[in-house]
Amino acid sequence: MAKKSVTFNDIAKYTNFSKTTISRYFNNPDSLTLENQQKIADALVALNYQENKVARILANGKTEFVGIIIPNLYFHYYSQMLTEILSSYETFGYKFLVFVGNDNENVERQYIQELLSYKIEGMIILSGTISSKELASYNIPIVTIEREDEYTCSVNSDNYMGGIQATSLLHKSGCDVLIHINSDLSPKVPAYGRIRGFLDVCEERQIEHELILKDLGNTFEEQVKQLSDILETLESKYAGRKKGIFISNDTAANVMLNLLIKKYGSLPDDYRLVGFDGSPISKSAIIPISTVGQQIEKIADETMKLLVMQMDERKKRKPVLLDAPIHKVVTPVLLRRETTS
Amino acid sequence: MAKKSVTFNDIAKYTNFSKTTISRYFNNPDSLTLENQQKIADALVALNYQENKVARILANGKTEFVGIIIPNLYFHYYSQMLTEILSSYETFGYKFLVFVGNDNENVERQYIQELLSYKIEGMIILSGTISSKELASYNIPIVTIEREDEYTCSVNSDNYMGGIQATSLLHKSGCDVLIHINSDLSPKVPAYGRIRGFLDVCEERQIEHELILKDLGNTFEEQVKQLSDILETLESKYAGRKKGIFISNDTAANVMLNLLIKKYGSLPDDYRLVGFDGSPISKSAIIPISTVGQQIEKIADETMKLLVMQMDERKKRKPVLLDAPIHKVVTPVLLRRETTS
DNA sequence: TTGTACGCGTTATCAC
DNA sequence: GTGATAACGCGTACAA
Repeated sequence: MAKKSVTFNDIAKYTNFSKTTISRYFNNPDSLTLENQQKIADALVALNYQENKVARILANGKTEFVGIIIPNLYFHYYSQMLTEILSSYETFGYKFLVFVGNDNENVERQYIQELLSYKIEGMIILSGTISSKELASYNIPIVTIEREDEYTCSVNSDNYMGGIQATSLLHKSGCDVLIHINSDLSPKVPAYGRIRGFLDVCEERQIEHELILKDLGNTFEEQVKQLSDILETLESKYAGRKKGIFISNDTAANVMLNLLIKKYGSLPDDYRLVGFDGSPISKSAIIPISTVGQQIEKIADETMKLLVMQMDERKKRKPVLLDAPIHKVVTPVLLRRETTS
Repeated sequence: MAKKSVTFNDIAKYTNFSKTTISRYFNNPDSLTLENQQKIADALVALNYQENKVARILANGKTEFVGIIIPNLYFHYYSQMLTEILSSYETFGYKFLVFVGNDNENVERQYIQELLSYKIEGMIILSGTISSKELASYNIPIVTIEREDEYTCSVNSDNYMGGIQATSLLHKSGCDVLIHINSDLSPKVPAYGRIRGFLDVCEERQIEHELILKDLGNTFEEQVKQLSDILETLESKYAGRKKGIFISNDTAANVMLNLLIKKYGSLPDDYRLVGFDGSPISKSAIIPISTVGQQIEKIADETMKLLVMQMDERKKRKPVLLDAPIHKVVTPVLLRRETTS
């Protein structure tokens, strides 16, 4: 606290107005004469006044803070989503307090407490460790993205549609056997829809298929190991067949692609590949990878709209709270590239 | 403002203590008897008390807020840096207000005003649009990372050393002509050191070399176009020679690698390649790319230490401000991989 | 060990 | 169109 800052009081003394008038200059300038507006404006520069929104918060209760808990920024999906959310400042004016959760439930719980203590007006949760039931119990506006969302408002990609698109594309590319590689997801998370989409298409069109549900690990090396093993199995099991592989994310799809190219020098004719997400890696891979592109900008936008709606409602004299959570769905976009042509 | 929240006053009434005692329970619990501590603790749960740090800020002036302005999160370098900075919450307890600048000077200036109005205790600036002179004039603790830093404290990679490492590696790999591709940087930005390092090694060892300073563009497609052109030129200009290419970032290095592989089926023996950054792409490329790895965790750590030091100083009764900015340098780590072997 | 009284910098309410 | 005064919730001398 080096030098104390200039306050409304100082400006009031300097201009011979009252604090009230100074406040009005900021919040309702039209109620002052143009002449007096100018006087105050001059005083502001003369004294080098610096707003203090903290004091304003205490006085009117509106922090314009939104808390974000995101699992990591390592995946392009998350960093891009965070970018889009932060950019909404231009539209809505909310400031963001960001925490990286690293999938630790108790740590994230502590983050939420910290956020609440700063009187955030709402929260955006991308991490999946804390149940939506518990989240809802905090009793503040919340939107979750792409995670279990039974008790919270949410915005998700239409994963089921994405699964259908990817699977259909592989089928249309002339594959006789389709393989879907994914983590062993709970049916409660939206991404499970990708598995359902895959299965529904295969069963409806009576396509031979295999579902490989397995955690590929968190490091590049683990992924290489796991996918090598899987590839080896597929090679012997489906020798001579045209194999269509639908992998649940582009990073893993790229690893698989590189394994194939290292082995055969190029993508063999009896392999077709589709990823998921639409990350930059899918485009910059040695052969551009077909993928299901998530509309991150749109998801972020819907998220903010849904959150702002709830936050606005709370500011009314008689807030009408939602009787049931709203779930929005954003359709992904199939990106056909060279691994399916 | 649905239901007003529980305050020290409510707890005081409930427990028959004064507000002061409740305050002390939080800030200096040892000054209460264990018995009374328990009484208050019980009241806290009974009333479901929720801290209000905003009020505390107004009373004691310490926000524990740090502002961050980062150009984007598209580059892995930035998102990783942000992750590491945010993670320092565990160590230092500072909360972060994050803005994405998108290289727009006036927008970033507006962000800074907003940050100041929330009484942030310090700022971390990764974007380079606003001069360090102007930043310094805000008169609050600042650390800049990897940008022009004449008037601000900063933490940077040892770019010069990185340039030397990359260039030497190419030379040791038996290349007769070395090429460095970079943007047309100002000598004031730390990254210019890479160019100096390249030139110094080449000149000292009398290696034939060429410097290509050119903006590669912001999209993948532009990069492909620019690098194709460059490659074509190099092909004819240095036909038959062993070319060592040092590219200023891994993303571009990966594009160049893919161009070469598409043309020749593999990395030709008369090409060697080194990138910069140590991004995931350098590892997951079709052929793992040698690169100069930036120690992002260490840079983030040094940044926070440097910032906390300044912020702590300001809290003293008689703060001694720095007479000159402190610049810290973190040595990068050469990662030898397959594009130089 | 505990309490009283006031300050932090705004906004809200009610007067004029 | 403008002003006086009381909140807002907590910290902190100073006093007891």
